Amino acid sequence: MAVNDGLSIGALADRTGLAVSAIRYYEAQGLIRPWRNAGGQRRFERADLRRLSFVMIAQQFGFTLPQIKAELDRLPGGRTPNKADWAQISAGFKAALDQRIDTMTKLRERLDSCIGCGCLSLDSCALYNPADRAADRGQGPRYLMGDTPEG
Amino acid sequence: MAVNDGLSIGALADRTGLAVSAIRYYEAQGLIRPWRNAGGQRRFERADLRRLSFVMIAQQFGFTLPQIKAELDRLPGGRTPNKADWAQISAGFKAALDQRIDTMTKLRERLDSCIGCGCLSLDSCALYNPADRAADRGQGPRYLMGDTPEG
DNA sequence: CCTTGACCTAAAGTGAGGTTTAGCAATTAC
DNA sequence: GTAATTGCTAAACCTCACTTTAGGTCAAGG
Repeated sequence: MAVNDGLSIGALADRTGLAVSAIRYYEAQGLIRPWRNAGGQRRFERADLRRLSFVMIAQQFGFTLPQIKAELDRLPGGRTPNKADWAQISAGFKAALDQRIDTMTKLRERLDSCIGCGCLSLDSCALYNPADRAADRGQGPRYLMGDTPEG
Repeated sequence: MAVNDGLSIGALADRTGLAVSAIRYYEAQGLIRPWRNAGGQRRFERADLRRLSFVMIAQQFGFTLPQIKAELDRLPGGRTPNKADWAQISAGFKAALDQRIDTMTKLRERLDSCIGCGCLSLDSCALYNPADRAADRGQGPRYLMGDTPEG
């Protein structure tokens, strides 16, 4: 019934599970660009459902919103993104995820070798290896992946 | 030269690589309890080097400061923690880390099965599996933290 | 027509994990 | 003994990813 057609922000929220406020926030961050109907309300394309899906998944992978925006900005401008576009971006995830798993796995190996000694020594403990610390600190999310180790 | 002996906050910062402000912040959060010298300056035990080491490592594992404090609070009160104390705490890390690696690995498996289709569909994409989303807590949006989409 | 519910904006609040600033005191180096 | 460094506190500020609030507008139903 919407005269100008397109999805309202509430419809988008219902279908993605996102809060309306979050969607507006994403717009402010440039992740989506709805147009406005005659009354000034936001109207979204169906492709925005997929863009928001992308955002949600990318967040699970530990990407920040600016990083996600950078990926989205590489989508074709003039047309609705197609399967091939999304597949290419998805493939980019895999490298990032592989790297993260690798980092965690190495961390675990060092932990394994440390449990025996209980040292946690600044001088000698393998857990302090600075090279790998740099990989995870920096700007990235610290809570990298799922948290809640017991709480 | 320190009359009352013990490490100054600057010395601790130098030896851990932490900022002085961070160390004071950790004290405010109850992670360390320096005493004060005659002039009111903080003085730290050598064991605090290890406590801070613990904090830094635990952060790499994705623990929050309150969680880290909870672990530290289980250290013996009256005496300087020994190797066995630290080894026990280190062992606790392993479970958390194993779980995190497992979560990421499952995420990657689903991604692998998705790259071929490029769908990212809300209805059918395996990446949306809510069961595992719930397992993922972080600073992220709340719907990942227990809010069921379409609940 | 009128009410209800969805929508609008701007600004402030939240919480984690800090850093920066301002103004002053204590220590250390020469 | 004086200057430079280091330390002190309280409070403000920062980023990230949002939510909440306040005050008003738009759209749909009876």
